[in-house]
Amino acid sequence: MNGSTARRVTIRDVAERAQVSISTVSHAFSGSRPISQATRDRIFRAAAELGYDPNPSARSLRTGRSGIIGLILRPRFALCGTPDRAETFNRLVGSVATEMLRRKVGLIHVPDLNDPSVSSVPMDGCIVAHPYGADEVLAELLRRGVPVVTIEEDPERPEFTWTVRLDYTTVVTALLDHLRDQGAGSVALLTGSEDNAWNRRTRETYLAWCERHGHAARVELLSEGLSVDDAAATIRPLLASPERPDAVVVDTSDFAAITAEIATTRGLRVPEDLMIASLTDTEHSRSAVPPITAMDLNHERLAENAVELMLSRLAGLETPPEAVVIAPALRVRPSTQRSAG
Amino acid sequence: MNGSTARRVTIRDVAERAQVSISTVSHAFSGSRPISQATRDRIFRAAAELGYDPNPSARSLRTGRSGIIGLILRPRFALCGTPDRAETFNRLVGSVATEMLRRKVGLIHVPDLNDPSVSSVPMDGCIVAHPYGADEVLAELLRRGVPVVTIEEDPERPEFTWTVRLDYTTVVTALLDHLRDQGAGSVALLTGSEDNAWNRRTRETYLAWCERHGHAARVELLSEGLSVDDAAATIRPLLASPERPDAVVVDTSDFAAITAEIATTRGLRVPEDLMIASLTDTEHSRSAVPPITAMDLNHERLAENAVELMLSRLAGLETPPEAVVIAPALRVRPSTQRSAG
DNA sequence: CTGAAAGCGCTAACAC
DNA sequence: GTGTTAGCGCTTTCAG
Repeated sequence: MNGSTARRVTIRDVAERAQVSISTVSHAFSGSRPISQATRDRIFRAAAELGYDPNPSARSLRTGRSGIIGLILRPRFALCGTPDRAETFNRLVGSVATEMLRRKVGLIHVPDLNDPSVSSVPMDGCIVAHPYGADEVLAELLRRGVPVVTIEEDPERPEFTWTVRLDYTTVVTALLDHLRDQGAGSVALLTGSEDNAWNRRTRETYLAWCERHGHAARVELLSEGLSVDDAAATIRPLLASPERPDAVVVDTSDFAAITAEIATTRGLRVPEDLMIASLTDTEHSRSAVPPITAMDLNHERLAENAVELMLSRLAGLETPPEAVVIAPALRVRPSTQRSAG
Repeated sequence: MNGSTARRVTIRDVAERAQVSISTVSHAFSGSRPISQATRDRIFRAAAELGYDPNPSARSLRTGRSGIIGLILRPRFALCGTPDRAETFNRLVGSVATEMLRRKVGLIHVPDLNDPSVSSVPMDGCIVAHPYGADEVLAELLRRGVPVVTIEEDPERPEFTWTVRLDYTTVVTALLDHLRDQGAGSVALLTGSEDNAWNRRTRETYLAWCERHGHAARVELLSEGLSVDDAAATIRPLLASPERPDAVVVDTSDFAAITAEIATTRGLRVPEDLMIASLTDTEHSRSAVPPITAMDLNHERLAENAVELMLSRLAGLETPPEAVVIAPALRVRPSTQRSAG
């Protein structure tokens, strides 16, 4: 019943059964040359009877293409991380998978590019999500000549335009302006430790904004790898200090939610005494009390555009002059709305 | 700079440069036979200098293994569906991907098994999630001799034990008992249209429970493919009817949330006049007003166990006598808590 | 319209 | 400890 001992059926078996040569079988399947109706029928019948399905490795070896696109998610805290990171990971992976399935292209999660003990995977191209500055995996792929498209740019590779990137400047500026409109006197930034576009661009934008407005910048590090408790330990003194800011922008949504909790515990009202915003939008920000204003990275559109770009690239599109730019969305919620509005 | 015209470097190039035969290079990489230190050094240096990386298709063709595991998610509404379906899809895909990455095995999303225009993928085994009754994709994979593990059983294949399944009976019974404890007089079930274990088992359990308690069963169909508006159109008459139930179990969380909304609009208090529970747990159930009691399918543990089972299977484990059983979790929330407790 | 045959890059006998 | 060689199953010239 279980055909575990049965040899796989090959093109040769089909040829034999249909009384033709293997090349005819091959052409019948690929349609790459005219075959008489009678022959073609015999071949398809034989194939169906035998349950033939072509060996993808043999085909790839021969043609040099696999029809499969790889996906590498760079942030090291994406796995085994906190709930915020898991949700973000799921959403990006899910979005890319959805888009690939819709287009009927194989998607493969690349396990570990540089571990020689891990078998490498046959891919025609690779999407690298959220690369670091001077990302080494990206560099290795380029060195190997793999066609790459990145989701967010490697900040050290501005010349690499096979990229879908986010326009952080506009959104973060809008957020800071919004906080000021709502009466924020001093805005602190709790930024992540990962050296990627997300952290770099948002921090740069914050610093530029501070300078433009003669606002004293206050940046604290809050690593994405911290546990919620550790994060709390960093946040508490900030809120206890006499020079406590009256608005904080926290990198990840779960730490933002913790901030709201801590504030409430200390008797600080949100948003009246402390406004809180986060640079990632997940259930933590949406269902915090009060709900927290957040920047949504728009993974679905990032994924769509990255897949589209990759397919164009594989189809022969020339190197584009500029990266594709996507706007993150700013979701304004009660945590930053002092006035009704 | 971009090596797009450069020929890929093969084992032959490395052999030539290191002044050894290609088999020696092969063995040096696989470690499958002793190589003198000097030779091995020369080989690795040559490989590094040339930037050699082995061709996975050639290797798979030769060895018959690819080191890649496939994933097929069966529910047709998993894609392009409503938010509940998207979140569920993301969570399952994310969980499987996370687990595979942790184990450093390649994971591939299989695009479309039966579309001949889609190139088939090299996989050593395949995980099929949420198969239908007498699932045809599952059947096709088995016919091809692909080692399969399913997440949830195909209800028409009780003999197939390479499965991680959910113990719905216990949890759904507990839910119904809970509703009765909270004073439910009549409980209706709004069940999905997909013919899979989730819908079958939960419905069976409901019917058995009704019979056991002399409770008039009331089952309505609410297809997972419905838009939220269409679902609302099905739900409204139910709540308007004079024989309106005072508790409903709704298959998906977003439709449960809609039910809560409709009830509130009609002046029904939840849970006092109407208790609501759902058989899927997502943000919709958690952040509905009031929060909705839900069964959590525990995708993370399903994924973990399925991957584990697949790796054991590929490592030669004998056919297990029984499926692995996981408990879904019952998350009791205010939507079904009339008394404080 | 069809067949013969080379060879994609690698592994694993089998020799020495 | 190392080399030679026969394929894995397929696509694709090149001949007819």
